[in-house]
Amino acid sequence: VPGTFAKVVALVRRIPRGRVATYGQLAKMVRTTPRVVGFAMRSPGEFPWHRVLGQRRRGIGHITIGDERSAVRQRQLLEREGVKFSLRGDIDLAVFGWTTSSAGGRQSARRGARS
DNA sequence: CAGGTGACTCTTT
DNA sequence: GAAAGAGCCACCT
Repeated sequence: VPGTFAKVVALVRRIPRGRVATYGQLAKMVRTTPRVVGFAMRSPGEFPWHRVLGQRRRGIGHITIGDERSAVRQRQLLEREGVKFSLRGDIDLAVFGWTTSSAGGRQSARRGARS
């Protein structure tokens, strides 16, 4: 049976290009805590870990990883997918946030997101 | 089996 | 508003 980390990683794999999710958001989805989600990001294997951000406040995400090198890499990967950062390094979750309705998998309107 | 450890978040100074 | 503190829980010794 898949452990919590595996479930988190599986969830992260479903985040489409150009969209992002927060640790708290994913934590709710798998019924765990944000820290556990963060820890799960250290899992080996190929998955879009860079699409997971911390939540600065309601509707605003930002890169929270401590390691500077990784943070820079994460930002580059996201920008390459069309995710826009504010001057402060914030990301508008209303535009780039990943919203999923389990059934249809219908995404929210992608305003500004590049395909 | 108990305890330490975080890619976080929320509340309270 | 920035800064600090508590809570959180799966995994690993």
